[in-house]
Amino acid sequence: MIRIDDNSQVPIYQQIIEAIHHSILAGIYKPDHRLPSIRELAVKLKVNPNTIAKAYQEMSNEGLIYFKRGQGAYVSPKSSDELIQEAEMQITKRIQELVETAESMGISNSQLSKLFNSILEQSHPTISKNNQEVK
Amino acid sequence: MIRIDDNSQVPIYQQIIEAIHHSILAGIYKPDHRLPSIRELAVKLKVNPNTIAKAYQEMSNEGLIYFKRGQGAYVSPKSSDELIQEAEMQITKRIQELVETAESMGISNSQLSKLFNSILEQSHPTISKNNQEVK
Amino acid sequence: MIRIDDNSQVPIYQQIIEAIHHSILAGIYKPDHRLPSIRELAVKLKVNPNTIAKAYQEMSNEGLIYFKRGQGAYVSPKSSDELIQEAEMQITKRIQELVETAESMGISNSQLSKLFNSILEQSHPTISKNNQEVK
Amino acid sequence: MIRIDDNSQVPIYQQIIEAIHHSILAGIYKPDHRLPSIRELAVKLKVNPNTIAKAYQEMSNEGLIYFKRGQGAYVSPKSSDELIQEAEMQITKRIQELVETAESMGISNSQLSKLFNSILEQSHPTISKNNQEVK
DNA sequence: GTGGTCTAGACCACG
DNA sequence: GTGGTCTAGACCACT
Repeated sequence: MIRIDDNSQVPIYQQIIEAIHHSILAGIYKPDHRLPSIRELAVKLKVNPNTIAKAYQEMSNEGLIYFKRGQGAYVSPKSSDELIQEAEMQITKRIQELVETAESMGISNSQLSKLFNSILEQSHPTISKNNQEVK
Repeated sequence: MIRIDDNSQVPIYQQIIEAIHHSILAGIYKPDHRLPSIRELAVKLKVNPNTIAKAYQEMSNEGLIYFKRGQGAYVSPKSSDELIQEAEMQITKRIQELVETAESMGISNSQLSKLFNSILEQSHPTISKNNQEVK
Repeated sequence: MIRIDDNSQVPIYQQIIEAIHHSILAGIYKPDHRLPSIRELAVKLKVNPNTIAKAYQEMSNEGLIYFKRGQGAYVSPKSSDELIQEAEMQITKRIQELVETAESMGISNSQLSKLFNSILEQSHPTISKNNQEVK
Repeated sequence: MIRIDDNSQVPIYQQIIEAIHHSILAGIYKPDHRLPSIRELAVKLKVNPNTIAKAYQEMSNEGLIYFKRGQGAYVSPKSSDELIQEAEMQITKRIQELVETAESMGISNSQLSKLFNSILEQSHPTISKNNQEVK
């Protein structure tokens, strides 16, 4: 389920966090669902257990998961709304950085907007079930 | 002119590269313009000369600047077109990453687009004024 | 395996690059083979780790080797053909320089050719023997 | 008469040495001929006088020229034969290095020979008067 | 353990 | 004065 890209710039533990984060948002991991054990996942992903441990620890610090002593890690009963809100904040921050960078490089807002829209269109326009919900 | 953020995750030498890169793109440093000497800049930015040297060396490798023995570093007479093209490629790459991240977080393209446009509108509405100044 | 000449004009990090480059070309280091760690090699060659790091970094920039985070440096799976082609280009460049230098010194092409051939003949006549060994 | 390449890897003072060396071999500068003064040459070549001084100093150390106090630099009455012999020794050394490098890169002697001859043929086959001398 | 960044300070060649 | 190389030693993130 989780794919690790060894050659990516992104640290492995980050890739794991993102993947689990994603799974929670997608509803694959529900609140109070038990996560795979560190060793189990380490074997499956062919990764050092320390790396998994670090990913779990960080998620625990963020309140995304919690540990039961001797029993493993569980998904926090955080509302999806909260998660979505956090995700939006992160994305917002990255967009702001992007706009600043473009500006300092002498790329105008209109150019940036053009680039952005063309890339957005290229990106798989497949629409998931959730997005087809009637509002 | 160059500001170093000591607490940033971005390495100091990278911050310097970006700052100079941007200065060149913005036309502040013209082709064959002499850059501040390594020691000079080191003192000014309160950074070790080795760190500046690393930044300059990397820019030299990229062909952004060139050295004259015993005389210092100079801006390459690379055509602005080339630099702009590079800048666009970099921005394009970052937008693609952004889109991917948003996707993996379960943020739909339409939401992302909305966020992007609202941030773009907020960004420095002063610029248009300045450009409208009568000389 | 790598010998450093402290008195050479050639920088230590360059000597290291050349030695490894040659080892790869000679097939001693195969693609995806792990290189000695920076610290390890530093101790072995009695050189500062920074110097080794600089050599590795440069080879990485050239695409000759690649790093796995936290795991070390590995030989790039660049095709041997590419490497051989590069080697020929380098040698070609050096021959051209040689010819130019000889010219500017007033040494005629025929003289140069004579010198070259006599040196070539002297060079290790043992090799042919070895290649003729019956296995 | 002397051309300086600012962008060359070769130090300027070396370029000057080579040029004068060449002039002497070509018979343009005869023994006990007076060389241009340091300042004069510096102005003509648009080079720092220190650089000219270094070139002259080095040639003096090699016995190629000699100084008369207060009068300037003069070509040594060294026989051309000696100069030619020195030139050959230098070239010989460089050829030996070339052969070693090629070898360590896995380029066979026959390949090297082929490369060498093809480059030699390409190099301006113009033959000067001196080379047309009857032996 | 791995490499990456940074500082401090030294010596060198070049102009 | 300029940049280039090197050492010594520190702290960091990642596996």
